[in-house]
This record gives sequence, structure tokens and C-alpha cells, in this order.
Amino acid sequence: MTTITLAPKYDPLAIEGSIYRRWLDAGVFTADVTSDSEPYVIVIPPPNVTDILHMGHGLNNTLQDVLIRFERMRGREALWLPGTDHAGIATQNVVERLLYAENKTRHDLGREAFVERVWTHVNAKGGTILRQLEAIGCSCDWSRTRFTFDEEYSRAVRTVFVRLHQDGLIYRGLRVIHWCPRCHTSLSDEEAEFRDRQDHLYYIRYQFADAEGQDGVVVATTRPETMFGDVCLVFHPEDDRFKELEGRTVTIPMSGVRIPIKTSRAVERDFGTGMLKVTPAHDANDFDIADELGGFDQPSILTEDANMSDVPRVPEQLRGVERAAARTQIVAALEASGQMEKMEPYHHAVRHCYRCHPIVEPRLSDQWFVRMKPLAKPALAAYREGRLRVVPERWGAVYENWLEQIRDWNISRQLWWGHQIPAWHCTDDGCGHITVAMDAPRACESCGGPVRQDEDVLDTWFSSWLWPFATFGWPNETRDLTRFYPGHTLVTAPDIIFFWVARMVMAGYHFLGERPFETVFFNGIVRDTEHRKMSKSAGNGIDPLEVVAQFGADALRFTLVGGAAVGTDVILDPNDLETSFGPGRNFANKVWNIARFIMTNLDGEPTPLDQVDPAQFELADRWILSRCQRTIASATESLDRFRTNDAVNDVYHFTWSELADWYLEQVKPRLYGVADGGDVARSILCSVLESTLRLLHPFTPYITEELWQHLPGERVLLAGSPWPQSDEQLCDDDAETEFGRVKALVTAIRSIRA
RNA sequence: GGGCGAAUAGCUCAGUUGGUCCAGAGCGCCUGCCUUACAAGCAGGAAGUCGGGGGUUCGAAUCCCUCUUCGCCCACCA
Repeated sequence: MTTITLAPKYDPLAIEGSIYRRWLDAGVFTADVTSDSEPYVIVIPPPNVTDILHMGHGLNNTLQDVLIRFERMRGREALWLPGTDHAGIATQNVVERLLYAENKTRHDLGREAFVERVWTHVNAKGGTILRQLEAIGCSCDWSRTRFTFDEEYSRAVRTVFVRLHQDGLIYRGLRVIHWCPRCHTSLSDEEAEFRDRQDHLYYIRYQFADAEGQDGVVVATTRPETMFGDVCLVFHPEDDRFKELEGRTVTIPMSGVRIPIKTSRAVERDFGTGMLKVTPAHDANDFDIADELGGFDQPSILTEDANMSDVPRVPEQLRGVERAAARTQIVAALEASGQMEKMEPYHHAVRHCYRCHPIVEPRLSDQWFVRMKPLAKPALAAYREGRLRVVPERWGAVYENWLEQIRDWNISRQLWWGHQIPAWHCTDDGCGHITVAMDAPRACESCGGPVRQDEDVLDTWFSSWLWPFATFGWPNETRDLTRFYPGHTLVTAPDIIFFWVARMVMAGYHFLGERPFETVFFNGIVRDTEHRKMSKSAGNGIDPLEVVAQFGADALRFTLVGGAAVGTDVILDPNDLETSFGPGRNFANKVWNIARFIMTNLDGEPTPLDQVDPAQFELADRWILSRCQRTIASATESLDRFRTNDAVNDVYHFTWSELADWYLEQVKPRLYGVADGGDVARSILCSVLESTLRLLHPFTPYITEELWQHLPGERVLLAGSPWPQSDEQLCDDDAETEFGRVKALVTAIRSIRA
């Protein structure tokens, strides 16, 4: 018999650490690759290696933990694979900022020293977030922790590059890409995010070069500074206003460079004046137009820093001037010369670097691309044919739409922190051959000359999209890969559907011929009371660890899961933690006291419920047993349907409003010996408490485990114990109806008395 | 320019296929209780014409149309 010495109040801090250690020591989180049980696999959305835990992580990981603990208790071989992402551009930026504080740039260090510096930083600060996940109770299989920069993982990345190249799905080409002038790298379409800006539309007059005295032609542009890179003007071939102008020549203002007037169907007649300036090196559309017309150079007039270049096309006084300043000067000059016809306020969306804000500069450069259409096909089919389920469903349309409209993926980054592209250029310009291989070739495979490796690294997401299988040792046929791929549920936020989710599906099908997971469960975003996304930089964040310290991990989890209806955002008030997390703490305390009450009223180990003659059950007994079964059934169904909030709220209601408020009060006379049937009540209390702790465990693992250990009898860990089975036999409609009447009567009497 | 979501009690939000879980929960508020599991609690109570308008139906918070107000995503009209 256990001696009951539970404190009257639940103190999370006193038990959380030791409980977590017991789970680890018992190895309950470690998946057994040799087990006969059906696997259930979740791979974590790997946080950036130098990140620290924020509420978004808290929500996302708590949901994963709820699912994984639930399935583990249901007897599946549950594997939650944790890890981190090297996060190329993000991590490089962090370290560059550190250098900046020392008045240095990465170029002062040089590539090798810089990468070493990043490693130092990662080794010092990295992985903290994984330890923070432990604090909120996450039951990850830490023996399988992966990092996208692990040697084995990096090999998978190179394998993918080489194979896609062999498949003809990777190519290198001169294109206008999104260039971040601060990061000094290209960005994918997804990384260059639109933000609204209030600018001007400038109407600039280009004078005719072939006929003095005439007025010339007016062109509308938002970017006058790019005009020195113009190669022609174009209008729509059916635009009668300009019919006569085709073939004539104009001069670019300020520079005097002569360019022809041409036609193109790409021109929108209703926009501006209907006449478009074509700047192939600084605008992707213009690049296409010039390419289609043929015979044009692609003069570049901006540097990597987005300053005006030191080239003949750029007027001397502007060379080296930063783009915004250059614009101001150009506008002033055009106004002075009378060539600025007019300026209109103009509201439009402009692409910005998703990591460091500045306006992205379209820039002509050699980049590596993945041809996406062939990869998108199976990913699209999987969704349409129901092999990939999306919860909530509406995100499916977003996924589908993006895949339908998919464009090639720029995967090269001009960064130093990342997987360097496994391509080696022949140093002989005459040969120019590029050798793509897993490891450095001794010589150019074409001419046998010396080679140098491509300087660029791969987009971070080019490693992330392999996460569901590279973490299991792919391309090797490991036991883990065979056993645990494909996985089951991906829990993530909808803002990375394109970056990550869709690409994982594509990679899964292309490299393994199978979906990486069957269901994508999208969780909402954590916001403040003004519905602004919670973030450290906005100053409206809540530190999950602070909440754990003040309220306990279970309270944090209870609030997050209970507040998150499927696909809806979670609103928390950074200025009032008590309102947000107090209820969770209170509930934990309630559970604590329910258990305390029951256990202090046990007299040794009670008779197991299945050995009690049901004929001895009183109405309240039949009622609570029925309610318990119904709660088991509804919580199970809710979890199966990813309605985690319904599940936790159902169990909450059962525990507090039924078990505590009614049944416990009803049986007190029997427990105190004032009425008969005390032993039957004890059997029922013990059984119901056990079921309740099991039901609550995925949501509030710490307190339930602690109480479980205090129950009479020998106890294995609750984390490794079975999920309760709903017993139809104990469901009793009559008892529920009848007891409902008793409740109504009692309430009425109390009401009158009050 | 397309698409999506939201609008329900003072606050934050649930409400699954239209009908006795359809007007709910938590917090807050009011009244009374330190009743030996719990004051992080107990008992009782007030509070919403479910954004406006129209329609379908025997019946609508729920379905359709429309309007208003927020929010988000996508988009090569420079």
C-alpha cells in the first residue's frame, strides 16, 4: 500500500525534471525498429539550429507530442524524430550581424574562417531549442536527433543534386533572379516576399534620336534608375497610337544611349502610356521580352550592393551612387531638363528579402535551377487522388494551386554557410565543362584539366525537402528507412506549404516513389490580443519557458491545445499571463486534488472493477461509469480527427464538472462509512481515476505521470501504458437520464436555498 | 487582379452532416461560503435579436444571395 503524502497544492517545478528523467531512463521515447507493432511516425519541422523556443514552437510541438503520446499509448511503435536545420541564410545573417558589431564583414575573414566562425556559433548556441522542447514535455526520440548538416545528411543532399542532374531536372542558366543586396545572394520566388509600398509612377520622355524637334515618346516606370539598362522600348503591335513609331530610335535621357522602338504582345496597353521600357538585366519580364525579340545585349547597370555601376552606360555623376539616392538624383535631373512628364503616387507590391527586409533587386546572373513541373505532377496527383490528406481541408486548395502554377526553383545561393554545390567547373574557359559528382573529381571529365568547385551553396530548403527520409539514412537502405518511411502525420504551420510541405511531397515521390506522410495537420499561428503574430522582434512575445516556470509545463500545454481549434489561431495576451495560463494551472491543481481525495480514501488496493458485481452499482456509479466510457469514446474520436481541442475540452469537462463536482460529492457518505457501499465506490473511483489520467496524459503528461506513480499497486510508466478502451457494456443511457434528473433536482433545491 | 478566412456574452473563443448537447466554455462581473480533496476552491446568479439585409425550409448561428468591417495568401500591369 502506498502511503499518501501528496501536498495540498500541485507544484509542477518539484516534479517535472525528475519525471522527464524517468521517461528518458526508461527509454519510452525510443522507437524500436525491430518491434512488430505498427509504426506511427512524425518528423519534427526542424527549427533553425540557433533558434530559441517561442510560442509558435510551443504550439506546434505540443500538438505533435499530443499525437505521438496518444498513438504510443494506443500501442503503435511511435517515433517522433527531432532535429535542427542549419538554416543557411538565417544563420549566416546572425553571424554576420555579430561580425558587424566588431566592424567586420564576412569578406574580412574569408570563406573558410567565416564558416568556422559559424560553426563556433552553432556549437555554442545551437541545439538549445531541443533542450527547451524537453522542458515542455516533448517525447522525441532523442537517440535519432538529426541536423541537416550532419555528414550523412549532407551526403543525401549531394546525392539528390547528382540524381536530379542526371535526370535532367537540374540545369544552370543565366536568368534574372531575386537578389538581396544585403545578403549578397539570390533568393527563390518564395523567399522574395511581397510587401505593399507607396511609390511613384514616373512618366519619362525619351527624345527621338532620328528626328530633332519632335516630342519623343513618354514611358511610365516605377524604376527610373534602371533606364540606363534599357535596350529598347516596346508597345503592343495592335496599339494604333504608336503604329508609326515602330523602328524609330530614341535616346535614353541623361546618357544619350540610342535604343530602338519595337513591338511586343507582352505589353499591357492600358497601363501607363502603353509604351514600355525594356531592361533585360534588371527585370525578369523584360528579360523575356528582349529574349523573344532577339539580338539585344543585357547590360547590367547595378552592382551587387545595388549601387549604380561604374560602366559607360551610367552617367559619370551617378556611378557608385546607391539606388535610392540615384533615383532621387535622376528624378531631379529629369525635372530640370523637362523630361519628367509627370509623377503619380503609386501603390504596389514589391518583393523584399524574407530574412533582412531590403527590396530585392532583380539581377541577371548564372544560377542553378530545378525543373519543377515533372516533380509537381505526382505531388498533385497524390492530393487529388486522396493519398495525401490536408487538415483543415481548405489548405489543400493552396497546395494545389501552387503546384499547378509551379515555376522552376532557383536553388543556388551566394552564401558561405550551406551545402556547397557538388559541381566542379573546368578552369579552362575554352572547355568550360561542369562536372557534377558526389565527390571532388581529380580532373575535368571532359578535357582532363584542373577543376574548381562551384562557389555557391544550396538553398536551405534544398536540404529540408529531404527531411522525411534523409533523417533515416537515405540513400542507404537502412532498417529505419525501411521501417519508418513513409511517415504518418506532419504537423506544421501553413506559412511553409510552399517552402517545405509541397517540396517534401515532391521529393518523397521522386526519390522513394511514396508519399512522405499521409496527413498534413496545419496548426494556427500564435497571436496577441490585437491579432498580431507573436514575435520577439515585435515585442509581443511570450517566452514559453517563463510560462513553464510560472505555471508549469502542463498548464502551458493545456492552454495551447485547448485554445487551438482545428486550423484556428491561438490568441494569448502577453500582458496578462494569468488569464491565459491560470486556467491550465488551476485544472492541474484540480486533477491533483481529485487524486489526493481518492487516494486518501482508499483502504489499500481496492477490488478491481471487473470483479465487482454490477448489481451492487448505485445510480451514481452507473452514471459516472457511463460518462467515463462516453468520454473515452469521444476523446479518442476527436484525436483521430485531429480535433485536439475538442478532446482536451471533453476530458476537462468530464474531470471537473462530472467526476469532481458530482460523483465525488455523491460518494462521500459511502467513503466515510455513513452509507453502505464504500468498497464498490472505491473500486469505481480507482478505475475512473486511472482512465482519467490515461485520457489526460497526452495533454498534461507530467502531473498525470506523477499521480499515476502514486496509485496503489505496481505501476509501469503511464507514458508507456495503454490508452483506455471504451467499454460499451458500461454505457448506460438510463443511468445518464435518471442521474440528470437528480442533478436538476439538486440544483433546483440549491437555487431555492440561495 | 484573383482566392481564402473571420464577425456569437464585457474579453478570448467553441459550436462537426440545419431540429432537446442551438444559444455554450474559460476569464471577468454580482451574491453567499475558509463545508476536513482543492480559496488555483465550492454553491448560486446576471449577461448575447449568433455583423446588417434578403432568401430557402415546418424549422437557420448553421444552407444560398448581398452588403459592411477586419485579417491572410497568391499574382511578371512596368
